[in-house]
Amino acid sequence: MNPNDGVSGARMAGEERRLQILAVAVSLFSNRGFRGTTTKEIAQAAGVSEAMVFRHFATKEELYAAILDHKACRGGESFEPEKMAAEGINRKDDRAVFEALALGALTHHEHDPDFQRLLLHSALEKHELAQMFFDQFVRRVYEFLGGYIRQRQREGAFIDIDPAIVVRCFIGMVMHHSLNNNLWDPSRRLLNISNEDAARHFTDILLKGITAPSPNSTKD
Amino acid sequence: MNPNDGVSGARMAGEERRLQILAVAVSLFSNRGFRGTTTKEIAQAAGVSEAMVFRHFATKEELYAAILDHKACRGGESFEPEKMAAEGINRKDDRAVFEALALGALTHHEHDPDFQRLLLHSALEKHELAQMFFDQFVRRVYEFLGGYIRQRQREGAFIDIDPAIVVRCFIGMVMHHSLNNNLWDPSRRLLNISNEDAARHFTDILLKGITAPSPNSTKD
DNA sequence: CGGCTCAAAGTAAGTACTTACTTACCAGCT
DNA sequence: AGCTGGTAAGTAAGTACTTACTTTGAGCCG
Repeated sequence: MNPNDGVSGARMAGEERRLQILAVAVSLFSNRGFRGTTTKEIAQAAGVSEAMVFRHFATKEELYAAILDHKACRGGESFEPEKMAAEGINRKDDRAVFEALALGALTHHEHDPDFQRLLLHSALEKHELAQMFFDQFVRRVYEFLGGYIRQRQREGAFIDIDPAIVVRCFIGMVMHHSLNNNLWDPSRRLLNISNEDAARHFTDILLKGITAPSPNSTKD
Repeated sequence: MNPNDGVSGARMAGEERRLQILAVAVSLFSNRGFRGTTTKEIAQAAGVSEAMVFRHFATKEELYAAILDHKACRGGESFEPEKMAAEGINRKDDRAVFEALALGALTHHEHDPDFQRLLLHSALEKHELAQMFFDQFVRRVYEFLGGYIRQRQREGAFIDIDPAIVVRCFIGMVMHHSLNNNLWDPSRRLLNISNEDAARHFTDILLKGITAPSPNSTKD
């Protein structure tokens, strides 16, 4: 499906070339960071001269920004947590809510490991765009999921605890698992389970951990 | 030509200067990564000329390796999980075991935030020393804590589940919380709690999530 | 169809500056 | 003297970014 991301002299239309350079740069930046990637390397990987990179992106910074922007905002299926959990919420099925979110995040990270690396690099290098992503996306998840938890607490389903703590626990399990899978232990030596199993176990433990002791025990 | 002007620092003994350069480099590398930190910056921060850096460390790589080595192996109080949990294990107090580990890790990361950043940078840059640390330290925690969980399962205290999953959940909560505190949300806008409270809540949720239903309750 | 135009796609070879690392030389001790 | 802590001033190889130039191909005209 990839036409050719390398040594072809084929002439491309402007927008096509722009997207190709962007795609190539994603992989390089995610593997070596901003400072660790040279414009020369990007050009070579795209099969064009350095000058072409600078025709499409005024500066290296602008290319980097375009990537983060592209990935975070309109990056294909951009992981909508609200949609993912909607079905479970309608059915008041806590397990479905958390499991769908966990599985969604895990498979998303598995299919696009570059994204997590890109974000980490960018956060470590204190790039403002990482902060922007965090402020926009992560805050949204905390508010959305926290709101759901608060509602279920009012209904007496969950124990009394700051919903933000529960969200942090849950996101912690999921993100840490992804981080292990594609950064620290890619060969899965410490733990090798499918995303489905992981999502199910994380959900099981969390829900069991925050479910209120019901006066008349009814299990579904 | 005045050879005695400028802010020439006090003359130091060799080993003393070496340690000072190392300390200064830790802070720079942890903030800007390996490629993002120049030897000139390190020298300036240490108050000596670049040549002095290269007298103590043959290459920039060697300096970096010395840092990771220093931090990971004999870095002051190097966080011994076995010791930390020993008291709880003797008392068969699950809560004490997990809470001590969580609090230990959280305060360790709080007092030495450079370490986590250094490790992340090093893992992203695929430095072999990060892998070494992971293989040695993290594997040890999985084996140690996993062994404890397995034992408590045999005693009927915990539900039947792969101990590695439980360890991953627990470490996930703790590490993700640290990562939030010193990388993504240092101003604690999403969640602002003390390390003690965090450790307690993480432990509560995890233990509640994996505790076996006591046999004297209603059978099903 | 062939030949012409002209902007866009493309390049080779710079520029000004930074980088890791070196060399040659001081100065203050015992 | 001789050894040690220290420096100023290099060097060769990058670095991001530019300039001045060449190639390509679609569209229009006869």
